[in-house]
Amino acid sequence: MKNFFRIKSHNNDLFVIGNIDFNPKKIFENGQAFRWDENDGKYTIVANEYVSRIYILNPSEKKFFVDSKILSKEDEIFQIVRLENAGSLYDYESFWENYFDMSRDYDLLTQELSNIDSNLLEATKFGKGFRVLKQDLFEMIISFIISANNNIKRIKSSVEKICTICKNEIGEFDGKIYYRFPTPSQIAELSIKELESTGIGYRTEYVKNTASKIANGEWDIKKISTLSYDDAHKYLLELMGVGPKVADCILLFGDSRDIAFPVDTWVAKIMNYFYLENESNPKKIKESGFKLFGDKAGLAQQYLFYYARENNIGRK
DNA sequence: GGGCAGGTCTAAG
DNA sequence: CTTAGACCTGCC
Repeated sequence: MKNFFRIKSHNNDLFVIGNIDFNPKKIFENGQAFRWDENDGKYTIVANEYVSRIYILNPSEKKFFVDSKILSKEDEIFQIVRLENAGSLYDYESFWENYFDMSRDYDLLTQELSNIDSNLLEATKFGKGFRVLKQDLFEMIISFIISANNNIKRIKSSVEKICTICKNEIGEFDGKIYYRFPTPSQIAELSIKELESTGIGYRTEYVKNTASKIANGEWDIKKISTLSYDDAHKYLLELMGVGPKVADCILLFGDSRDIAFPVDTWVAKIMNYFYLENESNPKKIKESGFKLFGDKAGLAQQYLFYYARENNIGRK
């Protein structure tokens, strides 16, 4: 088995090393995650009970590690800074390896997508460095309920406010305190007023209702990973605020379902631009996605989404 | 200052 | 089962 890149430690820093298919901008700015912040090319990320700052090393820093023979000269390297109170080093390393989907070879995956047609060749070339993050299922459910008919800036802001209100403190970094995502019962116990103060508007009822159903066991979140894709999708639709598109996002980012094919405005635009003729029915667009991309529909969707949005394909 | 944002809910045919 | 309309809110 080919050795893909891994996370290794040096002093208090972690390094993503190897033959890298890893671009923080493309990973975080495609709308799959909401708990991150960019500053001067450095991305501070919160996931589960961890906080990290990730960025591309500059050439002089790179030289240091080349000299110390950790890397060969051809390797590109990225750095993840390990914050204090981050838990044991082993847990920390393995957590981020899983989060960044390190065990998959994206060079190979994008090659396979490129073989499907020239559109995907172009889209995967454009999105090179993207990876599908593996995130917490409950966090994805709440975050993507909030995402409906919303914009990414406000989604990020609202999610952050919910975390701040619930106060599950992880630790302090650069003068800022970071909180982990709340539990279902914590959100269920928030008052209407508290939830509305996060700016989620009419989605307040959806978030509260869904969190309550999960907290009291009326809806079993553990079942999702045991169900087939179709059944898991159907089961998610029982939650208030979860429609077909949101359910697919939850399955793609929160349960590693590569087949999930979220049809949003951008995917609808680019599917019409590349493959269809004025098809507006999301269900039919999704069926075309399955037909064209098979079990890699979700991955294809991500590259197409990013390509469409960044290039403003099909703008009115 | 009206329109838009990674859609969903509801009511009605 | 498919299809209009309404919909919080904050930034462009």
